[in-house]
Formats: sequence, structure tokens, C-alpha cells
Amino acid sequence: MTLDTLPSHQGGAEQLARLLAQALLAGHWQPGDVFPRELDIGKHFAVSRNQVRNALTSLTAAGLLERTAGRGTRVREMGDWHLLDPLMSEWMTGLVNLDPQLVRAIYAFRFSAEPVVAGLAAQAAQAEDIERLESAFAGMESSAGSVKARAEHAEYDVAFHDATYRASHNLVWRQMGYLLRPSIMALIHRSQHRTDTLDDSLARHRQVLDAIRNRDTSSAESAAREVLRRTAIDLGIVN
Amino acid sequence: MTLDTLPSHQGGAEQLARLLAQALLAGHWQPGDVFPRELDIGKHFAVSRNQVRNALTSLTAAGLLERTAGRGTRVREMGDWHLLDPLMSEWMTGLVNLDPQLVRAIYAFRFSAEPVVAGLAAQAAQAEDIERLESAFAGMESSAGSVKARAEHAEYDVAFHDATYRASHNLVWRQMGYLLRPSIMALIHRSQHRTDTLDDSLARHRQVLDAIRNRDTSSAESAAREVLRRTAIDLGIVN
DNA sequence: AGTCTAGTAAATGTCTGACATTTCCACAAG
DNA sequence: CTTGTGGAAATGTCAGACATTTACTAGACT
Repeated sequence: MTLDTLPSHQGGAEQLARLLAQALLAGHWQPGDVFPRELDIGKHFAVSRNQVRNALTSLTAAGLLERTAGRGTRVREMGDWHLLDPLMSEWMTGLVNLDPQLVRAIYAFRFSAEPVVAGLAAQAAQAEDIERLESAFAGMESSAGSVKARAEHAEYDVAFHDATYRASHNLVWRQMGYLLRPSIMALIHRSQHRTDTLDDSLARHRQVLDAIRNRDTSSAESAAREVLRRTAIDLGIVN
Repeated sequence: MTLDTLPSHQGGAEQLARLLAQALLAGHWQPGDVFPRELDIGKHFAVSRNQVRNALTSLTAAGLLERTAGRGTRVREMGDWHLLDPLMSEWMTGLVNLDPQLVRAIYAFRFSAEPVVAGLAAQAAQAEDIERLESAFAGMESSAGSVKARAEHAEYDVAFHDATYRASHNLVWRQMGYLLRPSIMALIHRSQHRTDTLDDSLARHRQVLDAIRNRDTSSAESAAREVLRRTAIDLGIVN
């Protein structure tokens, strides 16, 4: 893999880091591959070596790269990536072409975790949490009509899941929810809803909302599972 | 707060970062305080400005500091720390004085998450995973006799939990397990086992191991719950 | 007096070139 | 076959100058 296929960039080291990180997240390099040298990167993007080094420092901190003096820069395998690093989260926002293996991993995580989180939410949710969930759900409903509002619908969908994590009233889960936002968004964008499946998705979300409102733990768990089953179908993971 | 009370350091920017980070985690600075200037830090520790900048870059990435040109470096409030950042994890190793509120939050998270993880492990564990669990458990058993081996026992205990997360064969859970290592260690150190409770803890760990080995999902879940109940008792959260 | 506007100091951010260190490889000596 | 020695190539480090941002101060004008 060379740099040639990457789009040009504009601005500081952060932009460059984002660019390279997204290429890595999309699986453009294989683990173990040697990454381009600092000077080549600088030459290609017309930035100073400093900028390149700053960018590569970020990627290294996120576990994407491994750098050793004299040896060069290598791409680390996916198991070494710091998936919960906020940097990762940032880089994943807006990225649609995630590595399929990564998509499955994140989906599997959510499928195991989100029912538990919904259950906790049913136990711990307070008035403001319910409000957040309701307003997110209302947004999903209102933007369900037209196809043009797809982006808006996705926003509300993400907000709904984030609100669920927040409602668990646990610092760690809360942080997880924040970090998962871009991943969830990517999953949603991958699963192109048709209008009929969208109605079904809405209905399942509503059951989660109702279960939490009724403080029904086990219903919340199973309802969350149903939402994710719908997602799995839309993703083509299962049918 | 000045730099004078900090111990001297030896080695590169990573050591310096660790030193400063632990001082911050210990609450030596209040949120909003101005952090010492680059040149002062460099002068105090006799390192180049480069090293200082590299260290401060790490602390900034972890959400501990906020730096703006012309303004200087400020200490961010605790709500802004990136709790799940691997750097944090590293810096927290060996720190015993965690905020009680944080201890409870982490325990609550583990109590909700770890049964699910154990269940996944029962479904996905392969030979090498079982081996890791067995060897960690064997270590716990062998170091259970003397009081002097407490540190060693804690190591094996942490290894056991880490092996459980790994056995789930999910990238996100695996990362989560890695990040929780220092927190788990802190919890273990807080819960001073007496010899009788230690036998009980061992027995419960053994049931998790057996359940995973037998691929019994629901047994693994309940066994993991029992392990954490034991932990809760030892922590004094419940009796 | 109040307010706007240079102007200055101080801090972090950036660039550049040179040098240090590590790693790998080739090639020759023993 | 082993060992060592040298060079090439990559990242790591340093030092200095300069750029940029921010906060503060001192006047000038209304």
C-alpha cells in the first residue's frame, strides 16, 4: 500500500493523523506491513517532518503503529489497537468504510453489552434520562418519513443509544457510550433502512423506551436485544 | 503546587510523563490551576524542552491537561479525564489511593459486565484460552499459602480476569479487560483476604474456570457473579 | 471617566538542520 | 561457520530561531 491513493489534506498534524488513521481503519494496510517513512510522508503531503512526527505519535499512542529506531514503522495487528481511545473515536466519526472484521467485533460487543446497559438503565434512570430518551425517540419518529432526512435520523438513533448508556448512571458505561458513538453511527450508516424495516426498527426502539420507563429490567434487556437483532439483519450479518 | 516535592526521575520522556501524571492523579494540583511552564519543568528535571513537550503531549492526550498557546497549561477537572485511555491505565498501576466513588463505579461496572464476558468466554474459549486460565488459577492456588506471596497472588488474580476477557474473543472486551487491569489490581489490594475468605475466593474462581471449560454459558455467568459477590464482601461494599 | 487601540511580554506551537542511536545487511577475516 | 566490522537507513533527540496566540498595560481620543 502506498500513499498515492489517499486524498490530499489541508491543515495541521491533526488532519494528517486523521487521514492516515482512517486509511488504517479501513484496512488499507495489512498488519506487519511497513508504513511509509517520515520523509516520504512529508514529501507526499508537503508538510514538515515535525507535523509527520506529531501525527505518527498519535497513531502510535492509539496502538495503530509500532515504531522502532532503525527498523522503521510497522502496522500493528487489530488486536493491539486501542479501540477505546478517544482518538480512535474521533477518527472513526464519519468513517463509513470500516474494516468488516472490526464492524463484526463492535456489533458483537454491543449485542452482549447493550442489553445489560438497558437493564441497568431501567433500574437507575431518572426523569431527565427518560426525557433524553423520549426526545431522541421523537426525533427518530419525525425524521422517519422522508429519505432525505436519513442523516438526521441517524443522529437521533445515536442519541437514543447514548442516552441509554447515560441512563445506566455508571461512569464507565457512560464513557463507553460516548466512545461507541462513532461506531454506532457507522453501523447505522451501513444498514440502509428501507421504509418497511425502518418501521420495525422504530417499534423495537419504542419497546426499549417503554421498558425503561416502566422500570422493567428484563423487558429492557430483551427489547435491547431485539433492537440489535434488527440491526444485524440490516447489516446483513444474519437474515 | 510546585515541582519541588516530586521525586527526581531518570530516563526519557515516558518516565517524566508518568511522574507528572501520577502527581496529577494524586490530586497535587487543583482543576483550573496553571501547570508549570515547559522551560521551568525542563530546568527542574534537567531535560530538554523536547522531552518536556513529549511528556506534556501525553498528559494532554489523556485529558489531564489543557494547553493553549500564549495562555499556558491548565489542569483539567476530573470529569474530563479519559478514564479508559491506555495511558491512564499505565499510570494508575501501582496507585492504591483511588477515589472511593471511582472504586464503586468500577465495581458496579464489573458486576454487570463480567458475567456477560464469562458467558461469552464459555462459548468462544479455545485451547490456549483455557490454558491461560488454568495457569493463572494454578498460580493463585500456589501462592495462597503464605502471606508474603500476596503481591504474587494479586498478579495471578488479575491475570485470571484478563484471561477471561481475552477468552471472549471479542476485540472490544479484550481491550476493556486490559484497561481494567490496574483497577482490578487496586480492588484486590483493597480487599485484604484473610486465609478463610481466600479459600472461598479460590473456590469461586474455580467454578468460573470449570464452567468455561465445560462450555456452560449460564453457569459461567452465575459463577462470575459469585466471584464478584466475594469481592464486594471483601471490599466492605456489602456483607 | 470610559473605551478603544496599539504595543509589549510571555507562553505554547512550528520549522529547520544537524547529530545520535538503533537496526539491518553485506562482506570479509578468522 | 562464526564472528566482527563497517556502512546505510530509519527513527530519536537536541538546540535555536521564529511564528502565533493570549493577556495585560499604557495611552489617546471621545
